[in-house]
Amino acid sequence: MSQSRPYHHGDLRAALLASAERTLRERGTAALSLRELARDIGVSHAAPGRHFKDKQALLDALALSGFERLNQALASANLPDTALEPRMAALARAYVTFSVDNPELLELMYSRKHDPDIGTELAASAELSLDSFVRLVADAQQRGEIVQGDPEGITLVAAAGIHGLAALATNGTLRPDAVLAGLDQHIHLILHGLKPR
Amino acid sequence: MSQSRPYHHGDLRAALLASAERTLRERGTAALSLRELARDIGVSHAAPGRHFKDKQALLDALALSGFERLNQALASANLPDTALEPRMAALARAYVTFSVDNPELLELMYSRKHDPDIGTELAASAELSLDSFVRLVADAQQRGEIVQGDPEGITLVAAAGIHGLAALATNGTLRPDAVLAGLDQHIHLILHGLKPR
DNA sequence: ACATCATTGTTGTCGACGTCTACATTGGCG
DNA sequence: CGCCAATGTAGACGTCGACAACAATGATGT
Repeated sequence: MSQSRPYHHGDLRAALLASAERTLRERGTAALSLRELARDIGVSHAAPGRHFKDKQALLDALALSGFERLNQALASANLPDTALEPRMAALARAYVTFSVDNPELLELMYSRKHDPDIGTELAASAELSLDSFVRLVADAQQRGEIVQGDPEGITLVAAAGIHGLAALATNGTLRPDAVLAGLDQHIHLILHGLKPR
Repeated sequence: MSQSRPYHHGDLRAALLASAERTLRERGTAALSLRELARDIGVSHAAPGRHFKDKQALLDALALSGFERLNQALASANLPDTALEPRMAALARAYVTFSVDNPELLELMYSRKHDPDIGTELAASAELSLDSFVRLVADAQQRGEIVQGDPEGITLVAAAGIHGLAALATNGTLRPDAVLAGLDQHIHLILHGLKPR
C-alpha cells in the first residue's frame, strides 16, 4: 500500500511555491503554514526548510515571483508608438487588472515585512515596475505631450495615482469592476487635471 | 513581596489596545501576541479573551481607532474657506503625515483581513475618511474651481493619488521625507494635469 | 565501477502561540 | 445582604516555526 513516493520529490521548491500561491489566493497570507504546505505536497514537515530558510523567505520568494509577473504584464502592455493617453491607459489597465486578479499577492508584494535589506533583489524588481512609467514619461516629454520639469515627480503622479487606485480596488474600499470600468476616464483626469482648462 | 495587584485591572481593554499599538509601532503586526500583551500588562494569558473574542478582534479595534484618529486629523486639516489648491494640499499633507507617522497601523487599517462583514463599523469609518475629499470637490465644483462631471470619479482621482502616495511612502518604496517635501508640487500636478496647457 | 560527499528528505523535539473550558474573585444591583 | 454578571486565572489541547540528528539519494571524480 502506501505507494512509497520517491524519496526525493524532484522539484519541491517549485511545488511549494505553487501550492503556497494557491493557498494565498484562496485563504490569504495568514492561512499560510509551512507544515500544511508540506502535508498537502506529501513531504515531511521539515522538508520546506531545505528550500526556504524560514517562512519569511518563502513569502519573499512569492512576492518576487509576483513582481516578475507584474513586470511582464506591464512590459506586454507597453505600446511605445502610441499616443500618451491610450498608452498610459493600457499600462494602468495592466496594473489594475493584475492587482484585482491577485489581491492577496499584491498585499504581500507591498507589505512592510521584506525591508530588512534582504529584499535587494526584490527591491530591484519592484523598481523595475516603475520603469515602464518612467519610459512613458520620458518619451512623452520628448514629444512635448507632457509638461516639462522633474521627470521623477511627474512619473510619480501617474504611478502613485494608479497604485492607489489598485490598492483601493484590492482592499475592499472600491468595487474592482467599477474601477476597471472607470479607468479610462480616471487616466484622462490624471493627464488633463482636475482644474478646468 | 509580590505586591498583589487588584484582581481586576480596572481598564484592561484600554491597556491592551495601548500596549498593542506600542508593539505594533515598534515591532510590527507580526510581532503582536495576545500572550505577550498579557504578560506585559501583568494579567494571565487568557485575560485578553474577555475583551477581544480573538486576535482578529483586537486588530479590528486597532484599525478602527486608527481610522478615528485619521479622520480627526483630516477634519482638522480641512479649511473650508481656502482656495482649492492649498486646501487640497493641506488635506494631503495631513493624510501623508499620519501615514508616515503610523506606517504599520496604516497597513493594518487597509489590510484585507477585516472584510468578513464584521467591519461594518470599520468600513463606515473608512468611508468617512473620504468625506473630507468629497466635500472639497463638491465645494470646488460649486465655485467652478474644478472640472464639472461625475463628482465621485473626480474625488477618486485625488483620493487615490494621495492614498497611493502615502502607501508608497509607507512601504519603503519612497522616502517619506522626500514625499512630504514634494507634496505641494504633487498636488499641483494632480490639479493641473500632466499634459501641457 | 565505485567510494565519496553534498543535497534533499525524515523524525523527533522545543518553546510559543491562540483558543477553549472550568474555576475563582470581584463589584454592582435588587 | 445575597445574588449574579463581569472579569480574571489556571490548565489543557492542537498547531505552528525552528532546530538538530539521522537517512536516503544521486552526482562527481577517478
